[in-house]
Amino acid sequence: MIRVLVAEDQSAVRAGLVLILRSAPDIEVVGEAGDGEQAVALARELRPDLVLMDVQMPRLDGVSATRQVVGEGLADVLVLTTFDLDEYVFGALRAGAAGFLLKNTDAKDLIASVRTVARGEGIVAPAVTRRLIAEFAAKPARRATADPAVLDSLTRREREVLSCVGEGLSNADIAARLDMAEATVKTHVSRLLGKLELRSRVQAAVLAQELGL
Amino acid sequence: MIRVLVAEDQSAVRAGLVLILRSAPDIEVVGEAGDGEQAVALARELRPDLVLMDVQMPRLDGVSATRQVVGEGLADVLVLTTFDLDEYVFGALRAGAAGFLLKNTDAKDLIASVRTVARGEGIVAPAVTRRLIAEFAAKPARRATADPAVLDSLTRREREVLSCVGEGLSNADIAARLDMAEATVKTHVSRLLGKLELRSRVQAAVLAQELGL
DNA sequence: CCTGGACTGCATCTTTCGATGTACCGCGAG
DNA sequence: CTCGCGGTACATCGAAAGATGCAGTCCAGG
Repeated sequence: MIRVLVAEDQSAVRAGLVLILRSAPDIEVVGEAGDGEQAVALARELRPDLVLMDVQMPRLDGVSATRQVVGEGLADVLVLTTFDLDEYVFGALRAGAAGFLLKNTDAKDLIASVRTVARGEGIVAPAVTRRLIAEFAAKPARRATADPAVLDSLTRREREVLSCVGEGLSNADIAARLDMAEATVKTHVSRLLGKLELRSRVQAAVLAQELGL
Repeated sequence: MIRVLVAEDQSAVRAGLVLILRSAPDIEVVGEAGDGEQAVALARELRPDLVLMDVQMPRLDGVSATRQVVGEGLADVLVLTTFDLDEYVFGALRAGAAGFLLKNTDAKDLIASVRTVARGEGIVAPAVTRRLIAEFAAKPARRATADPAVLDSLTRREREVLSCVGEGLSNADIAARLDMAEATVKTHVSRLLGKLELRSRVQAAVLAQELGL
């Protein structure tokens, strides 16, 4: 039995969703929320397998609520919205949603999608999949030079310093943040440059960028 | 009528796919290819609406063939494979595929997917959608600071220098590459730092990275 | 115990960077 | 014409970054 929490502010729409979900024998609607905060609270309390989350909601929007629910590991989230704005789609997916559907999805597909997400898989409405792919392809591929393995040769302190360098901080800035003498920062920079076979902090910064700091 | 080209090296599998597609009244299989090169050639000749492309193929692999077909704007490509390796998935999507399915997809879903892609939408097998979302979310969102518009305030020479800085080059390196005195490079660096409100070449390098050089 | 290695820390010295002042060229407005 | 302006170019000088040598700490093995 898949335990679902429905979060949607418009009660009529919410009732429709619940009706659809109840028609599936293997799905149980364990709770309903009328805003984002309530959704997060109920997710904490009820521990559903999945939250069906609307994007536009009062008090706490669906994207933020998704971030919290997923961040706390409470449940998978399937986001639902009327408008397939890039802002919603990408925001929801970055927030950790396992799926993204439009409200014009028919009952059969909605139920199938809930089952898919409950299986630990993902589902994205075809209408937005193209844009997701395009957005994905637009991002530069992780280069061979950006192999996270090279970080293994660095010590904890060196990694911390590298991270700061990646933010564009000066040695003095780093010294202040990590509470050490500027001279010490220079030592670490010098060492990590050597280990990574780089010739300046600029290259280190670029590398840090590619590695996502 | 959706005109489809099937590219798959194993003839038994290909026959199966063709059989499935022919069972749909609105789908017409206009050609079959046994390797990647043939797939590209037939796509040029037949101009199908969609190419159903296997990844593993002799002579030219499916990903490369996809890149060519999409690059020339010949048709949409729906990639099909047995193994959902990240390398295949991400490679195919970067190559411009409109969809990615696994071979365990049943006949009904395959036909539905073909129709979806033919409508100009996208489709990704649920089993890989999660990883696609995760990979997507892992990439840093385009920051507000990485607004290409800021480049407008720079002169041609300054942009060239910025690009070099982004590669991690020293002033001396840049002077050599752009054939000017090191002192001049410093001038340009100094100016662009001012215009972009940055405090060091390191930040400039990071910015250049975000802008894709 | 003590010894060697890995990590962290600081001080000194050279190189590089960046700010600043100045100069030349091309071009359009007055 | 000539004046002003934007782009490009170079030299000088104080401030940073980077290389190098060395000391203290912690820990694993002998």
